Amino acid sequence: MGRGKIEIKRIENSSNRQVTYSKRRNGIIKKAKEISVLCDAKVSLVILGSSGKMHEYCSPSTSLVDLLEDYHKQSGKIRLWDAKHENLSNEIDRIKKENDNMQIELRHLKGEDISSMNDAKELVLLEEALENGLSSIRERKMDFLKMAKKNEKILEEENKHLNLILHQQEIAMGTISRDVADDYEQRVIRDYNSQMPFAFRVQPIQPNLQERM
Amino acid sequence: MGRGKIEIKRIENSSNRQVTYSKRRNGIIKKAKEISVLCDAKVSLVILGSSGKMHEYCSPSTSLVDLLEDYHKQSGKIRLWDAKHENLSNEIDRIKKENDNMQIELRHLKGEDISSMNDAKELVLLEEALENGLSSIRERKMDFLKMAKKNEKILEEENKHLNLILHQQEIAMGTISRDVADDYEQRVIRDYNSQMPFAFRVQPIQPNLQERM
DNA sequence: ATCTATTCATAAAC
DNA sequence: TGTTTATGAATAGAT
Repeated sequence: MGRGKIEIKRIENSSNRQVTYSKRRNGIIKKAKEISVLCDAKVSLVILGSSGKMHEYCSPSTSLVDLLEDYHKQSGKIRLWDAKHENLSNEIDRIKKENDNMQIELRHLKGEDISSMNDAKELVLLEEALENGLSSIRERKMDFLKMAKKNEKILEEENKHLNLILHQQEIAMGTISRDVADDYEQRVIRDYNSQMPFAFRVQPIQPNLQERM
Repeated sequence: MGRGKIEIKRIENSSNRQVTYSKRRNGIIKKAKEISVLCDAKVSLVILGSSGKMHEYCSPSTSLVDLLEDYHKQSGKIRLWDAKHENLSNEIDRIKKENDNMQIELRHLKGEDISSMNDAKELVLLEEALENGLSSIRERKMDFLKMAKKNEKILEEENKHLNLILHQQEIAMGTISRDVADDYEQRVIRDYNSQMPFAFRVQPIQPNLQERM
């Protein structure tokens, strides 16, 4: 119907396709309305064009969902979205199991619920894991300590150096405002610190760091 | 279109309505197929006639559910049947988060991914946890060892006792079949073992149990 | 968008 | 339901 017959196959010309889509979409929706009025039918029509835009028609006083509920009741098919439901439930079960296992492993590693362990081999494995962990941690702590010491040393030297410069300046310039000099010193230290991650800096807030290590 | 023009309003004559329904239904489905082919559109069409029979068309390589998922995403409407869905999704998210946290804790306890730990306090806490775990495990191992030793001792004495009885019987009865006596001894030991959990029994299959503890 | 020559869908009748 | 047929609708291509 039109100036010429057309084959029912994808229209390659993109703008033609778009025009035809628009025209036919309106046509179908009109038809859908008509059949729903003429024949008392419930119709759900969803059209998603290649451009991605969505159009729908749903016969009045009917929600799409209700319609589909009916549909599923009638068709006796497995409810389509129950499949998704099922998938989600399965995933939950899977993850929960994973969770439980980890929970147990964690508790064991922390030495809890151990009285239920009746296999000597497992106990040994657990011990090994803990020893490994402990040695890793201690290694890391040593690194930390070294870093902190190094950091401290550098800062001390920097301080010494700054003090030296300060004194020289004070001597050279006589009575310059002490505040300005202080400010300069603070800025230098701040710049220095900003090159290191927080935890590696000297932390006067944690005076017990050294004694605990 | 047809022998005469018709008004678009409910067809009162029931059989006429039925006929028209059938014809137009086919027409719409044909149109739906055509637009999906011609214009690369995804179409979902569900028609529910007043008689209650359901017909559907869905463009190929598209599941109705997916299409409707898209539809709801686009329309921004509340997905009615997704209330349940939503709950499940939320639970999954929650559990996954829990999972991830445990994963991290586990890896840390095992001394993995430690280089990312930049807080001395945490390191110390970790170390303490590991030490606690280790001491618990070792305690448990000691219990084990004691149990095993005790078990062994009891068995040895039982054996001695049995051997004694055997000898006495052999002497008393003269030439009874040695096999029968052996069989009796085995049964007694088996009965004894069945009163203890597996791991507490003497395990000749694990000859290295003692040396590793 | 609008127009128009065509093809298509379909109402009525069987 | 399926077929036929006269007719109104839908629409392809052009503007």
